[in-house]
Amino acid sequence: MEKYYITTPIYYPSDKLHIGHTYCTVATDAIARYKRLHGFDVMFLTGTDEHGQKIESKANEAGVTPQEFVDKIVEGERGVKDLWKLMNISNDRFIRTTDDYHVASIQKIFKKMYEKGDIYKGAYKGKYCTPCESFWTESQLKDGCCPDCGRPVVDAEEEAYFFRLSKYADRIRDLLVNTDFLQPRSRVNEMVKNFIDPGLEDLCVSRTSFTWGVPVDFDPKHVVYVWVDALFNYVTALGFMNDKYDDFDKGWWPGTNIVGKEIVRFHSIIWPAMLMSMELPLPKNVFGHGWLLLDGGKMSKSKGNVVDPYILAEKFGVDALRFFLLRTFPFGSDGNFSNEALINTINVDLANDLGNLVSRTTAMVGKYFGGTLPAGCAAPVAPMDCDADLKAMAQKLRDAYEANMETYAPHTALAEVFKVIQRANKYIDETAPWALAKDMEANGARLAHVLYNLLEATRICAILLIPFMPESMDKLFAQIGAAADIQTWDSAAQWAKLPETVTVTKGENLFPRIDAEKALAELAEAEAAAKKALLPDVEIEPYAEEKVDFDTFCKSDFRAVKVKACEAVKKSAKLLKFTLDDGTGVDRQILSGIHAFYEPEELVGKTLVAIVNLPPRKMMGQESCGMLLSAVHTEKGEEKLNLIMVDDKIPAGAKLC
RNA sequence: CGCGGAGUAGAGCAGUUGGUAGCUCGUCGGGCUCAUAACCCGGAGGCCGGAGGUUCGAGUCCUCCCUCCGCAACCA
Repeated sequence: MEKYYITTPIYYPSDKLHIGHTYCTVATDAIARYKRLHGFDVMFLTGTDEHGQKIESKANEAGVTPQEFVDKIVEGERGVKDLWKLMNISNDRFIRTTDDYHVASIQKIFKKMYEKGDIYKGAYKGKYCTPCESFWTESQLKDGCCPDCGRPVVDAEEEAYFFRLSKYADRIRDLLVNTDFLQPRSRVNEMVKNFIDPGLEDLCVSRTSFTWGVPVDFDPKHVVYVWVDALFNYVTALGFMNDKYDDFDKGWWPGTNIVGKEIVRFHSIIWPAMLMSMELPLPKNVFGHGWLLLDGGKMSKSKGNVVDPYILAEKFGVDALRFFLLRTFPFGSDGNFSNEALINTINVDLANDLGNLVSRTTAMVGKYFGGTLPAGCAAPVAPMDCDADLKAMAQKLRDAYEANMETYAPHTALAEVFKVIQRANKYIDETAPWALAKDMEANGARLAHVLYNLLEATRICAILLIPFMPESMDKLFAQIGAAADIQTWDSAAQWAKLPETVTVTKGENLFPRIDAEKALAELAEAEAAAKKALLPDVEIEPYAEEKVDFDTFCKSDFRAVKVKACEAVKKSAKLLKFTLDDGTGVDRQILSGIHAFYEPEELVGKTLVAIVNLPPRKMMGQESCGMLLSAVHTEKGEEKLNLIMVDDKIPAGAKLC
């Protein structure tokens, strides 16, 4: 069997993954599943890129070690691995750049390039901001000052290792311009004009400013630049320069790297250059896909418009989400994501066209033939043009689909499939089975043939949809009675594979229609809740800038008071009326707007603190003489309040000072 | 003049090597009733961002301009 190796990028687990990562992984998964269906021996790799300064500082902020930090995001609940499991991703392997074998391999690779002379020790010259302890390049500066803090920078240099990228510039140019290494073709111009034409400079491949990375084993104060560490995952995961696996030697490399457009530069210039240095074969292809945009702009944490794949998958189903992502957006270009588009695609393609086709076909086989078609139904009976048309379209479908899948155009491949599904729906109209059914004696054979054709067209489409919606297609095959041996790639180009006396089962709706208005409202709610979860756990009021003098402070008369009685004020949602013992022998009445936080009965007998020399004030027609003190803060964006309750052994009227 | 992408019916998008402008949704009208109020047919709706140019002929090639987005820091 021919080997086929395909990878996603390894994702950077500095945060939870979002719909964009899901898009990339789902697309790669569909291609991997397509190749398996097609008879290839497939190896599908994904993973996480866990080193680097950003993760180190994020971990510091969270008060955990970098390893603990990434462990939680990768292995933890609703983490990276959970997400891929939910999305039904069929990866054979998952690499983490913190895996021991990978780290050891990177050290060997780095050393080998060093010994060869392609990595050399030099000085990194740049602008240094002393307070921020950060290096910046000339172009990063803002008005000649540090872009972070705005303070002046100084010339500085730092010992660092460099990779002789310049040495490979000509070969890289040739690779990009004269081969189809980088796809889609439109990305080539961008790379050549932006990076190769201005001249490739040697690349700084070590850092000393932080420690969370692969140490350079022969010079341990340096860590390997994360991109060197990250890019070689594609071969270390096969066992290159390690003993964990031996698939590299078994011929799994080279493979295909699917990447996002923002990292095309690293994959089309630095990656092949380093492979050239290591004298390894280059990837067969690097494909740079587009981004999902929101409202025409990119999604980002800072804009707060990140779409959570968990919410969508749980609400609409994993297969529906997978399908939507690949059906709607041309893989090579950017696409506008919206919940409306998602619901629309589900309703139109999956519910109305495909789901309904299966539903009406199986229903008719059940209604007119008790669920089992009669022998002989595969042979033409009273043929019409539309019979041949449907059959021809279905038989040609696999080739058109294949051509598009091979050129990374899943959206077009799916469009081809849906043309046939629409043709089948039209076929029902043209043949009018319900009319045939009125005279079974005369037309029963024709009717059986029509329904058989429908099942066949459906079967062929379903095979080609397996890579996109594996679970749903299993259910579909069960409903139309297609066994495993006629769910194959070969059988997708062959008509009349379904047994004539097939028994169908009208099961659950494969793709229920979605009430768009209701779903959108619920989504908005879920997204609001998710946003809320991101809010800080506890927020406190900012501290007052202004000073208060001691005399002013002393004018406030704070006293311990005991609650003799407490009741809600009629017609008021918030107010509680307190009857208090303030030690004077005369009851004091105070109103306080805290009913949202306390029920009156739980406060009776408590010892509280009140300021008693505020001027009396009327609320809801009742007089309030003073104010009870509370501590307030904000939790998850919600205001919280706690009355100050003090030790009950403090007598009523005791002054606080 | 840093680089790239995009500007095509109300919305979202296709338009390969230049030859009478298409798809989905929406909208209007009709048909059907097997089916998930689904399906099928038809109509309306676009001086293809603007201006020039090449050509017998340009959405498609060339030049200039306008608008939007992205990249130039480790955001798929």
